[in-house]
Amino acid sequence: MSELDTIDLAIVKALQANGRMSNAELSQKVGLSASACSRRLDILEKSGVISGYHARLSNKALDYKMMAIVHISLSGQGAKTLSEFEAAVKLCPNVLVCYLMSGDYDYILRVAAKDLEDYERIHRDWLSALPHVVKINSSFALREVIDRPNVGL
Amino acid sequence: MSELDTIDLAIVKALQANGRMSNAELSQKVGLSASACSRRLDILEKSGVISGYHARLSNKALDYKMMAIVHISLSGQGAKTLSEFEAAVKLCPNVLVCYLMSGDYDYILRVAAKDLEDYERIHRDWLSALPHVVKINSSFALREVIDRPNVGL
DNA sequence: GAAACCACGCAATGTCCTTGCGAAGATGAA
DNA sequence: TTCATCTTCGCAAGGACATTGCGTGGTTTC
Repeated sequence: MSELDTIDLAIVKALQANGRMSNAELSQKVGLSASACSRRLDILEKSGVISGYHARLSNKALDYKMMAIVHISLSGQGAKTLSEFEAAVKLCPNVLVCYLMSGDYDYILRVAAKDLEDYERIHRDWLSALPHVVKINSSFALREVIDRPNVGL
Repeated sequence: MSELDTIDLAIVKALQANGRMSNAELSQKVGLSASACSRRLDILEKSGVISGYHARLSNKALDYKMMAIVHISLSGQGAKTLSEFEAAVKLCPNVLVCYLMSGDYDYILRVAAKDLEDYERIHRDWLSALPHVVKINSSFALREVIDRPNVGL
């Protein structure tokens, strides 16, 4: 992708707010004809600027009331150690986010659970079973203040 | 919403993977007629199980190459202190996630930045300016291992 | 057992999406 | 400057899609 102009940004911004907006509404909002808008969107998708669309589910409605932040330290930082850990953590459906980090610990995870009992199960069956882990530190979110899908443009 | 049956779950799951899927494709995927599928989706949206749809932007394409995890401690935990901090942090567009936490620190933030210089600006102009902050600890993500929008169903 | 209820499929209608086409403006070389 | 080329636009048409009303069948309730 060469560069995003004002209209591209408007398209991206609108679909960030409402990813299921019709092309007709979108084109009107950004001040283009439907055909021109459709073609631009096609380019934005194919070039990877927009990498997908996702329904946002209410965690409450789905009974996921707990969010845990987990700091994990491994026994080493060799490439094999890291890749084995990562392959394993990817299999756990409750892990929403996992980053390899600089600093005091190796990985940080964001884990969704239905309740404390559910988290205990996840901790026992998944987190404790991850390879090369030497330390797990779980903190629980008391309240969600912000949860944006993307950076505000 | 009373309860989600198998078909509702299939709808939600499909739209989680592709939020812009047409109703025609969706109905075929879950084994319903288009009309029945449209009516179910309408209920799922109005009842709040699906709270929205969002385009997923490639941070790389938008030049957000850095992700920071920031732990913040406040000078106190009074209601006024917390709400003033939260009102201020909500204004920073680079903060993707903010949780009030139990444990060693008060808040955890996930902050997107274009590069180190950009992060330095965010830290100076936004984070340091947040009220009641006594300690800021920034760690940087070396690699994204997982970033799911929702719990895997 | 009858009535009420619920979710379904079918069909129709109005809307929407996409593609081809020609025009307008920008860019660059002779 | 002038001409060729390239890009992006709007319009129009054809096919796909979404939604609504309606009738049916199965289930619950009294």
